[in-house]
Amino acid sequence: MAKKRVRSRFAPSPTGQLHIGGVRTALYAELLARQADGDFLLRIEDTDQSRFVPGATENLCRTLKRLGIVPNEGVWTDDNDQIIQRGDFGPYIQSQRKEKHQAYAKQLVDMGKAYYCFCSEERLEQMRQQQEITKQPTGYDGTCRKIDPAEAQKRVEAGEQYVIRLKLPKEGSVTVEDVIRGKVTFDWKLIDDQVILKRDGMATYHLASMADDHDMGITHVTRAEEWLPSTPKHIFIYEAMGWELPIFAHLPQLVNADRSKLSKRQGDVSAESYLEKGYLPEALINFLALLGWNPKADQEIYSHDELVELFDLSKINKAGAFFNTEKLNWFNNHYLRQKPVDEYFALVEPHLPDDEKDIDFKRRVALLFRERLNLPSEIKDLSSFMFESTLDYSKVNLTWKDHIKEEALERLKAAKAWIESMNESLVLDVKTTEETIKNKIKDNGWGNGDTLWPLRVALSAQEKSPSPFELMAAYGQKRTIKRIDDALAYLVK
RNA sequence: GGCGCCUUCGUCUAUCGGUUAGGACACCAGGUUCUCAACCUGGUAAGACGGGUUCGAUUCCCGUAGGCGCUACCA
Repeated sequence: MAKKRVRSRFAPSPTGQLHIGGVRTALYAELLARQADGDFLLRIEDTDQSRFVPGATENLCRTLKRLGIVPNEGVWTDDNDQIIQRGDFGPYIQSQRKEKHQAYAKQLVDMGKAYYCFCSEERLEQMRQQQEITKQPTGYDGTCRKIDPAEAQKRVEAGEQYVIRLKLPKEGSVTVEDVIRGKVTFDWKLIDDQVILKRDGMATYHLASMADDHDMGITHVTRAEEWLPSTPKHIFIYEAMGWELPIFAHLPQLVNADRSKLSKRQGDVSAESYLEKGYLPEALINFLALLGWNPKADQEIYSHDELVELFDLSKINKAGAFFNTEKLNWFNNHYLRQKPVDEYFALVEPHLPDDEKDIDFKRRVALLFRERLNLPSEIKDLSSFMFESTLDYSKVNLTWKDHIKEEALERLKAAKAWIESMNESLVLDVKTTEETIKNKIKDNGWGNGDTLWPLRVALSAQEKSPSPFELMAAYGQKRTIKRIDDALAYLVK
């Protein structure tokens, strides 16, 4: 038999911003398809209209685009941010498949695999409360399961309101075959007759998702672990319809520090907000890919293409993984440093003062702090002193350790003269500046510490900062001399 | 409550019966150094617990504990 073309999908609900866990789910599905040279599609699961958030789909696509997770089929947005649908298996928006779902539900009823249920929501609610009070297992009591199909049909035709429920076996067991977890067995008698078609005519997830996966030729169903307990119902639908079962892979969850399901309450979970904060797509992808899966163990940095090449569904971990920002920071720092200078500067520039018009100076400052940044925005606090017209020396010591003020004065005056004797292009070169200054210090028989410390503090007014040579090279001659003059003036005051 | 899943350094993970249990982040120390960062070197740190199976278990099986998930006309 010819090998089936791999088709995977990411099928989020348009209920808000894209969850960071959703990004990983999407990524794994995409890696799977791209590796096999198959198809990766985006389907929107909007069967719960009460939770629908306008604009959520567009937002979702925008975020996936920024992350570089691009489906080749299904829902997407065009250059004008308008929703489009591509492919031969559409529509790819579930609410638009309502009639198909209804037809499947009826078919299931006709085959005796599902039945009409006329129970009111109020009655069901009461029943559930009663079950809870008496500590009985909650679940549908099967009232309508017993109704004669012909009679049920009449009631439906008479216009009575109904839902359709699965008519699940009451004995025996099912075994779910999962690539990540192996065989998992469930007792049928513990599984409730699930509603598959709601009163409003819309299918629930259980029917909609299975029907669409089948209709769209999905070969690999990758989804979050919380779906594992309902997989028996899904298998039941597949088998009742005579469909070929897909490969199931229930992904481990992303968790909070306390191991609960990653939630808004305990931190940021929106992918977009991470992007807004300045986390780079490549850092996010790299980090997320390694949360629950590891191709080699002795390598941390992977490009998207490498991930495609190495991805292996069966090597995914079973346990939940904590979304640890510390390591994300490290990845971001790595990718920030690796960026071409122009791209790096474009990222950092918005965080530098607008009123500074010397772009070349700004670039030099940006580069100066590059290896210190986890996020582009951090440049602001780190470099703000460099853009101030005058510095406040009152909080720092311009003299080296326990040395005297006169010494600092002497060294600064000398340094000023040295720098004045150089030309601008020489100052701008860190290596030349360092060599020149160090040689002069040596010529005078002075120490590096007692000279360089006052110099550096004169230039920064900071306890900690880049070296005086780096600062001078970033400032240029004019700004450097201005700073030394200011420090000199402060010292003689 | 019922059912299911999970359990290796603080965190992310490697190990597919025999390893000094490896790597990365974080942390600590040293080196470099005018300070800081970076960088280099080194270090602290783990198989939840109890039984089996086996010549030998982190690895296989059972149990316990803990964590998490599901238990909707939400996904």
